[in-house]
Amino acid sequence: MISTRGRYALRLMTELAGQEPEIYTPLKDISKRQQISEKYMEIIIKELVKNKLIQGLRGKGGGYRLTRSPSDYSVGEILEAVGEQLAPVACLLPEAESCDREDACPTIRMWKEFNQMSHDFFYGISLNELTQKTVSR
Amino acid sequence: MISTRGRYALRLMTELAGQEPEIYTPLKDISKRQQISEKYMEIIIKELVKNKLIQGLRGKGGGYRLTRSPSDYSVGEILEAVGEQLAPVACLLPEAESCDREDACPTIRMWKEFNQMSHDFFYGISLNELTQKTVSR
DNA sequence: TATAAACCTATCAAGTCAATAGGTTTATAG
DNA sequence: CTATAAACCTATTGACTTGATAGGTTTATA
Repeated sequence: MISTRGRYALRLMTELAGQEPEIYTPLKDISKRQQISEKYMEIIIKELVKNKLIQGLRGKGGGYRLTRSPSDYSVGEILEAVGEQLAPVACLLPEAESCDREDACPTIRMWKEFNQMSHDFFYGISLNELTQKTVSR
Repeated sequence: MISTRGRYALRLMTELAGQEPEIYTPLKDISKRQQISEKYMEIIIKELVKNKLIQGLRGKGGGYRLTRSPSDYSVGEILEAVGEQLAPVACLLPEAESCDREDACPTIRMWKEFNQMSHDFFYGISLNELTQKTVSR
């Protein structure tokens, strides 16, 4: 299940997507509007900066802004940037070591298929789409 | 992510699906063949009995057996029987209290759609199908 | 130059996960 | 009849994760 980490990340990104592209929005403003602990948000936003999804500007008048257009982000990459796992089972994670029971495993096909489906789903939705009221999908 | 609880449940069920329908298979045999701690398996199997997916017979010569034909079980119900959550977010769980932010929530549509898709996927695969080598799906 | 912001490190309580331990009850095999 | 083998029951544990808090340092600008 997607935890608050991923959910807050999406709220944060939609928040930034609603701002003027060039201006920097302080975390304080975002956390106040979204009613999420500023300190906790900090941990999440750090991951987004590290993965270059957003950009931080220090000092007075600073804040955060997107590095690209909202339509160029997928929900999948945002979730994965903050450490959410889209894979349904541990053995399908990128860092998983190969399983010696894979040949005999009756479920691996199913998990792989689901994994593909989930990936396609979340990488097929843009941040832009999320912010629109009526969704055609 | 599906934890060992759900994965072991599937292994256990496929194991039982491979046995003669009427005979009872002791947990000891299953855990030995599957190389899973007997005591831990006990916790999982208890859930399956409680939810009537399998039937236990006490005493010498006892064990466990399926209550229906392997084709009448879906992967989804097996996973949910042992407590795995198929919903992608907490607010979509059956026991979740209604969210007052739902109207303003930009992500709820997406989660609901994914939830439906996952449900259809896992409830659309039978235990029977899992045990077959070549899957046409 | 005071201030406001990002950025950094550490800690915490509660909960979950995977497993272990040591029993009691029940039915049957011999 | 009785020893045995099995399900069934309750409690505990260590490691890890989650969501959050606390108290700083650094940096840029109003």
